[in-house]
Formats: sequence, structure tokens, C-alpha cells
Amino acid sequence: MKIATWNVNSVKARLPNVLEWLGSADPDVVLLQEIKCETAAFPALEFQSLGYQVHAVGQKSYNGVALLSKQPVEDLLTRLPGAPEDEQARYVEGTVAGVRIASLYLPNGNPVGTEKYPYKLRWMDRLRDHAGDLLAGDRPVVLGGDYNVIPADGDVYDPAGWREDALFRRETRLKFQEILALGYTEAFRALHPGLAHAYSFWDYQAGAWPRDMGLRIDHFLLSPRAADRLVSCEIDRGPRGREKASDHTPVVLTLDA
DNA sequence: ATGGTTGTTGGACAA
Repeated sequence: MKIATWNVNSVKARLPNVLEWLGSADPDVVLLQEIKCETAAFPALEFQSLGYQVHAVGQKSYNGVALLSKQPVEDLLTRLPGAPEDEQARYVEGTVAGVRIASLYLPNGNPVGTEKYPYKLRWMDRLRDHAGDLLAGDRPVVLGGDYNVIPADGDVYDPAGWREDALFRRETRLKFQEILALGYTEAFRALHPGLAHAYSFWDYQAGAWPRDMGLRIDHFLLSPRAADRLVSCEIDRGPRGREKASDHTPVVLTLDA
């Protein structure tokens, strides 16, 4: 089973790029973030013509996630539990071929001195609690998406310059570690220990892409049963170099069977 | 270098 995650930074602005990449990469499941449209405005027909079932969770202007699958999706969950008052469209989860799969868009959290940072930390607490609950089930679990977390020094071009950023502060990294401590495996780093310049995001500004000034913030977390089936996890830098590119590029996970 | 870019939206805000 091939699963791709991609923050597309507006599904409408990115539609030709995304459709072309899906046509060549041909993943079974696609996790999108920052679709930036309301649920009803998601361009479902275009994805259906590539053979995907579409499950989008959107809102006006910001955020929004989607779960696309060539096989049927069961038991859809459209919000992260733990805060019924939270209206931001950042989470969708469903079961595909017996695997519990989520597409998540974790809050950015900048600027750190504002309400945005505690919101990020609370969201991470909710994700940790839910990730723990999912381990009680007998299905393999794949939590993929834009985590807005730089896990370690080797995942950013300038660790010292990013130390106080919401994506890299100590509290952020410790919360991420709490999820791993439950028994989850971060797929890319497990398969590529020590690999440098393996980024998934490059800012639009200041020539970040041509200078390879990137961050690795798009991740797959796997439960033990999913990690047992881990075959490969690769970053495809191709789409970042195209015209009208998203600032993120896809990460592709392959599970056995 | 208190800059720079992109998207949504029609002025800021978010990233």
C-alpha cells in the first residue's frame, strides 16, 4: 500500500500540479493539507476521474485536509477528539484495507508570544491522547501530514537560527517525542538515519528553494503493527521545482501488502 | 537587510 502526504497550499491553485503528480506517482491513498477551501468547494470530480474516493474536511480561506483513497474508506472521523469548540479543519481519519489512516495539519504556532503557540501545544496534547487511544485497537495506524515540527537539528538548514521558532522550540520537540514514546515510529528517520538535507518544505521567500534552505516537517508516524510492515519512505523533491509549486513537497510511504 | 513570497481575498492575515 502506497500512501502519500502533501501540504498543497490551496488545492485550487495547485490542481494541475497535484493531478499530474498523482498520475505518475499513483499512490493508493493521498493525504492532503491546507486545501484552503470549504468542504463543498473541494474539486472532487477531478480526483474521482483518477479513481479516488474523496473525503475532504474544509473551511473558508484557511487550513483544510483531505483523505483520498482508491479503495473504500470506512469509519470516517472528521475532527481530532478532545475540544468540541475547536472549529479549525485540521484532521480527517478513516480505515482503508484494515489500516487506520489520518491526514493531519498540526497548527504552526507562530508567533510564539501569542495565543497561537499554546493552541499548538494543546492540539499536540490532543493528538498524543488520540494516538494513544488508537493503539488500543488491533489495526495498524498511520498518522501522516504536516506536523509543523522539526524533530531534530539535522532536519533544518540552520538549527541555531530556528531554536526559538514554534516549529523547533524545546516544548514542541518534547511534545512530538511524547507521541513517539507511546510506541510510534517516525518512518522517514527510521529508514534514513543521519541523512542530511532531507527536507520537505522550503519557504517561498529569500531563495530558500534554490539555496536548499529547507525544513523537514511533513511526517508519517506508524504504530508498531504498521511499522512491522514498513517498506520505504521517500521525499519526492520533484514537485517543489515546478512552476506554481506548493512550498511543501510530497512524502511517500510504502507498507507491505 | 525589520526585507523577501504566495494564497485567500479584496485589507489583512497566515504561513
